[in-house]
Amino acid sequence: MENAQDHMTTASAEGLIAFAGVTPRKRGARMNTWQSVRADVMERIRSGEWAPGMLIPTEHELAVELGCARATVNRALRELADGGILQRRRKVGTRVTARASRRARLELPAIRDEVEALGQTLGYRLLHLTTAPGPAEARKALHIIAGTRVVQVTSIYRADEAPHCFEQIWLNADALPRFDAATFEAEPPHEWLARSVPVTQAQFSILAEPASDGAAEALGVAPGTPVLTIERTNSLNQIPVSFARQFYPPCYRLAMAD
Amino acid sequence: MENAQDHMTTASAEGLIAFAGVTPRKRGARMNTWQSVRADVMERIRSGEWAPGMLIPTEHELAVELGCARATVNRALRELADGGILQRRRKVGTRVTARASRRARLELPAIRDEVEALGQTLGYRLLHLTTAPGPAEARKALHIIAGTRVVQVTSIYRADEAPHCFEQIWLNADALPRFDAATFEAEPPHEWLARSVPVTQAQFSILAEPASDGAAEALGVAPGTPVLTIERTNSLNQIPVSFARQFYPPCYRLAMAD
DNA sequence: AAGTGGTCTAGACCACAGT
DNA sequence: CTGTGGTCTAGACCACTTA
Repeated sequence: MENAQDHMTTASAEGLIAFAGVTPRKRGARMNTWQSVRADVMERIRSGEWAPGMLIPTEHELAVELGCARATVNRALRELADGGILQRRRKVGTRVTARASRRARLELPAIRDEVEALGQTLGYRLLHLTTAPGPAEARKALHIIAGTRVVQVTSIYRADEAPHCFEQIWLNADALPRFDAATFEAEPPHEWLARSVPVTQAQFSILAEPASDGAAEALGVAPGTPVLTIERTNSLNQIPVSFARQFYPPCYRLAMAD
Repeated sequence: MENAQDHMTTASAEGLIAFAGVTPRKRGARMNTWQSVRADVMERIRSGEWAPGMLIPTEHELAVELGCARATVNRALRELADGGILQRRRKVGTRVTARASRRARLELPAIRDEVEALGQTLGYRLLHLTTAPGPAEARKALHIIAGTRVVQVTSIYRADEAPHCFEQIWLNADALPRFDAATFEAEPPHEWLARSVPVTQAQFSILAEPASDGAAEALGVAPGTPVLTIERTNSLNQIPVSFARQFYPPCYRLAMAD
């Protein structure tokens, strides 16, 4: 017996029951963590004990059965519902999802992190900077009205000299700190943006497109080659401050699990 | 926009009757919910009070300042860290993320849900079923070894008669319940899969590709047209049971926010 | 050794939605 | 009405990391 009684402050009856039955804290024994509850639930789903579409026991029932607090069960079931494994409704209960839908967490890393995580060196070069208001898509994303100053920045990112990403970004100059061409010769727009303003909301869109002439040249592929496009709108306090289109060559993949 | 007296509840809890203090339910008053704490933190980040890269107060300090339990603060900060807004490390503290990275939740709905959510009618047709072991990619994803029975199912989904998605799926027949051609004439493979086995893990990959001849014909586009490809591997208890490639025409977008 | 986040608990009240 | 999930609280212990 190690630490004899650490629960003296709480009800001693609880402590006795714990010793006799559940043994909450043994050497290699399993504790009642929310992860263990989640694993237990997953196991019952996997084994078929709880089939797709079926109603599972209530939080209270599970807490009693597993000998843990309802809050712990709640945490576990909430995580599973977050991932689309379960569906929860008040008064009704918790159901095993019968659909093939999933909610996966997608990492949209900064390009620098993405490249350096592979042990490669990021190369960045500013290709073009102009005050053109941009295409209709960019104007719409930025809620541009007449007179708004918009700056378009075009640049290329390389991973160990190989083209990695071609980026066009439109910045709402009226809603951002001062910047000029020298700013983006020294630093990628998104890094400057992250340092300069606390972006509070981001929207993303992913699609497949044929490479434009400019993108094709920068990426070293033939015009019309399929490229993966990630559109990103950054907002600050409901006001869009930047709209970016990032183009990745065909070898690029966005991967995620569960 | 806020009025000056937010802390009446905590003040009265100390001075007046327990009833009024413990239940601060006033008409328009807001309680200390974890959402309100999250909003408060976001507001301070947005206002620049807490700049990117900066260390914010500890959970305990925030709990005291906001007059709520530390668990409530923890929930709020955990949600923000989940979204990539904050970074937390034990003993060090909580920092405002200075990078442009974000973690967004991507919904990969079942095709039926996706189409019907737009008020359209889903059309499904089985195009082809064969026992071919499939390309190297599929064999690798399914961990195929010699002798494993693999069935390839090719099908087309339509939304109100317009081609919506061309799908190729390879099924590990040795790890699944019995099925045959009639099974998938009646029901899309993923719906049958979701009904039949409790898929416990899914992996996704998103890329842009030129449409193959088969995909182009089914989708009604020219061969070589860029298509958005979503690859999905479903696993049951660590064993891959299906590998699917879904091809979407150029108009298709995956959208997400936050 | 000490400080910070991570989690568990037991109890309580509330919000919502079927009955 | 009743039952279910959603959340808050106060306290406690634990895990990890830095000093």
